[in-house]
Amino acid sequence: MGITRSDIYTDEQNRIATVAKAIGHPARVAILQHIIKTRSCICGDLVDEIGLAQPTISQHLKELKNIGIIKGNIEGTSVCYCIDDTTWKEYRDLLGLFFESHNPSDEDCC
Amino acid sequence: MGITRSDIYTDEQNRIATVAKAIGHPARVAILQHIIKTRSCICGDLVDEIGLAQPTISQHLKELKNIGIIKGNIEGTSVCYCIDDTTWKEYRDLLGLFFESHNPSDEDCC
DNA sequence: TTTATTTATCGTAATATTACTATATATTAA
DNA sequence: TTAATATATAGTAATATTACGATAAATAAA
Repeated sequence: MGITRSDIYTDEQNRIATVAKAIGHPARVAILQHIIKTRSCICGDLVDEIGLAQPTISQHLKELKNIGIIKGNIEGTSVCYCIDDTTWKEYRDLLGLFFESHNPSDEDCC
Repeated sequence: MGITRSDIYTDEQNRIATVAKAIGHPARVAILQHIIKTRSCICGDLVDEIGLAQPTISQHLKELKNIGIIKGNIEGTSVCYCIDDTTWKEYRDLLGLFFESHNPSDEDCC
């Protein structure tokens, strides 16, 4: 019925899915890559760089903030966004371990 | 307007987002983990294991097949699903490089 | 052939997402 | 104070996703 039944999954499964889902939009990938490239940036930079409307960028920034992978500090009239290094490491390892849990060098089955 | 404007992003951004989006649901994470654990399984096993209706599992399997991360071989009346090792490696590296593109040991900015 | 088994597809309702315009909010500059 | 600048929020339309029941399709067993 359109609602994800997160109660029937393990915490790990929900966490992996939540992180992957947040990265699962090209605008958010582009935002993260631009922040990484420039070390930090403000919302307006991303609007110019990516070409979406300002409220749309703001909405994507909010989703990235919700999972804690970026943080924003108010600097005068603008907001400086950057990667939250602790969370970044946590998610890098979470997805890294997920992908390492299968060894692709094993023989194929079917 | 609800439609993702994939034309304004790089191929890499779209590919990262597509893979992440496919993994971005706990049922699909659970499916992948169960296939990994049992080396291969059939749709019915996943229905029992996860507890979603059979058409729902079938729908999630289809999405995973669409990005090529799993493959299914018909065996009599059932279908044997397993990981596609070549695609698995490709996506592992794609997301791995994405996460490695930021070095979290650098000094925080804001 | 008939029946059972297994999976896929169709149709659909509930919900979520994406993008926009308009506007509110908050700080800085004049 | 007023105007300018930057971001967030509200509201909304279009689209996508998720889950289900019903049913089709395809093979195996009786």
